[in-house]
Amino acid sequence: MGNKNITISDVAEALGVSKTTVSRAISGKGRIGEVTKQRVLEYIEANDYKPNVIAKSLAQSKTYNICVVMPGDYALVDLPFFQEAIIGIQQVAAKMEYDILLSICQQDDITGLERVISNRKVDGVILLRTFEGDKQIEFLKGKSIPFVATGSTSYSGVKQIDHDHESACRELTSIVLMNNHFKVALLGGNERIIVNKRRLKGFMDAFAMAGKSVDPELIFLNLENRSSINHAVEEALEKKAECILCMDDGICSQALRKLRQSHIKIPAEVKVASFYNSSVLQNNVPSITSLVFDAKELGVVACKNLLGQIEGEEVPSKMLLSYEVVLKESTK
Amino acid sequence: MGNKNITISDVAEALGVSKTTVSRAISGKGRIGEVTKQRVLEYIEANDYKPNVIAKSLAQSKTYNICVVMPGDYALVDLPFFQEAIIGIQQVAAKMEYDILLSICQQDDITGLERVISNRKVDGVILLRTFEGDKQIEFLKGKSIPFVATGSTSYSGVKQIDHDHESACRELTSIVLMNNHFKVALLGGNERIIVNKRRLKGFMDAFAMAGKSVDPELIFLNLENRSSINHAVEEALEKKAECILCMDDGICSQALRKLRQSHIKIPAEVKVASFYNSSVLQNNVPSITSLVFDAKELGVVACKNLLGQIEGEEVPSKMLLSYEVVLKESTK
DNA sequence: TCCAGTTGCGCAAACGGTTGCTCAACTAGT
DNA sequence: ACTAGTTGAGCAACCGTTTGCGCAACTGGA
Repeated sequence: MGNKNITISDVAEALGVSKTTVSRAISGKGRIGEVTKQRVLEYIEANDYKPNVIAKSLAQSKTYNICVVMPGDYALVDLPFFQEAIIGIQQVAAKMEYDILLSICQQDDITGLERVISNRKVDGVILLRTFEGDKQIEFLKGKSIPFVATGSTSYSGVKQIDHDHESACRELTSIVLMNNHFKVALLGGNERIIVNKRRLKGFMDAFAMAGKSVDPELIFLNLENRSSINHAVEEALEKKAECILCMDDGICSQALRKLRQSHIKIPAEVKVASFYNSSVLQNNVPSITSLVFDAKELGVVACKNLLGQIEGEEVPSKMLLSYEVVLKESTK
Repeated sequence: MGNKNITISDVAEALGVSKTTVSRAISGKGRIGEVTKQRVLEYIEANDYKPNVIAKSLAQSKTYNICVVMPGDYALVDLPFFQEAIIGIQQVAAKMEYDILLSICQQDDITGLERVISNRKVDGVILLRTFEGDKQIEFLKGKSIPFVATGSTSYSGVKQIDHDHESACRELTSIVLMNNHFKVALLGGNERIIVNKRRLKGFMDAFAMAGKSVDPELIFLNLENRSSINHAVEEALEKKAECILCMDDGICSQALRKLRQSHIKIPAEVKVASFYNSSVLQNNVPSITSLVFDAKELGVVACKNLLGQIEGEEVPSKMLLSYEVVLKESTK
């Protein structure tokens, strides 16, 4: 292998021009004659010259890296969603010659973010999950670095991309209500996660629109472990809930397990619906009615927005992506 | 916010010393007096000076980044495993002040890897899945960049970290055989993935050790989609298999679905066992006997090995991590 | 023919660190 | 007192780009 990497000076010397000229031929910026330009481009093509990105970074204060912050305390079942999102991000980034620096952070932990930023290793940040009073957002607002937040809609002056969880949950709930099932149990997760708040809002609104009142005793929030979910299911059954609405697939998976252990038939005795058709539920019998979000699209849109910001373009500061309600056996 | 970032020259000037001295105080390399060193360290602490990593990279040809190559064509169910592994990698990396550049690549696709490497954006690479005749490995062998491969044991001269899939599968199979179930169906995935080959080997060896011969008609390989899995399950039942051994959780999940649809009772009519207790199977009723691998440990060990290589230490070129067989209801 | 405007290109100074070499001052051994 | 070895520190080159500015050559209108 050609050990030493060929530099811009080598190219310049070989062609009898200056480094400036070579640089300009490549970037297309600055004044340069067309013929010289072509001569340079041909040479670097033929001799496989690759500019040293590090040197470029130093000169331009630009890294061509973006940071993706992934929650480290996720329920494992959320993973496919984030992963899909990252794939979307990656595809857009790659096209623009950007790379992804992955930072795995606990809720409100900014040490990882801080290192990456103060080391100037990235040009921008994408947050994949955000909380009420999110420390990471507060931190980023203090720095002058572009970023976009997904999973959030409650901050002002922050670029936000998200699925319309509120409408989605409202629509799903409305469908249940239209079947004349008014005793609906809601099994929800961490209230500080903003998407969960939006979903709850949608749920409430659906009842309001139907002119029905929700039974507060059937609303179970902040379910974070197996036993709390089991307990919620028990109570829901006791109170004769006709339908169990799970606000995420991790909760649904455990709820299904509990129902199966209790020999409850779905959908005969109780209906079940969930969010996001993740792999956890995908092969369930009966198949589960759920909302379908395109996580990859979310990644694509978020990344385009961020790169737009980095390149100094005007970008929308808030975007809501659509969703789909897919009816399956569990609510028949 | 103090807009302009403070540089090494600023520090030097403020202290009335040279850049060299400041640099030496920080790195600890080179000759420097103890008192001066402390004076410098105190100053940079008090004034929150952070060296510019990009400049450092340029001077040292070292990026303090490592690339983690994640398969892009995974079955979604493998995800928790990779994710856990990445968390392990990240923890080790962070401690040594390294960051992770994520590259999502299709099987045998090296374009992403090539960009990252020829752009000199990373000091080393970790491959999370490897194939027979893996193009990514071939590519990396051609470059002089440290890397470690997980999920592989068939290359020579390549640093390899993996769980002992062969022994694991042998042990799991042996347990089944000890219960006098000799009609065991094997449902396996892509044969080009090396871990799958090792598992198959373990399966065969268990039969050999028990002095029994395997029924080749009960071995189903390269199952890549639902219908092929369903078909394999049907055939296995037809041939009166007493136990179905799934070589990965994605296959198992679909197999369970098929069994449930066919109203087959587990474990009464057929036993089931799988690999890795991923979230997909975690909440199944009945609970599924499976092998448990510590993915995070894999990440930790792989990353330590890579960083060792980068820092020029002598590191083991092959390590096999242990596993656990966890017996649950599905094989009772 | 003259002059202003344009075009093509190069010089050299950044960007912010690291490091080989030099050198004065100090230590210690004879 | 003389020399050899050690220690602390700085000079300046270097890593490989980008870019503001200057300059010569060329263009075309009056």
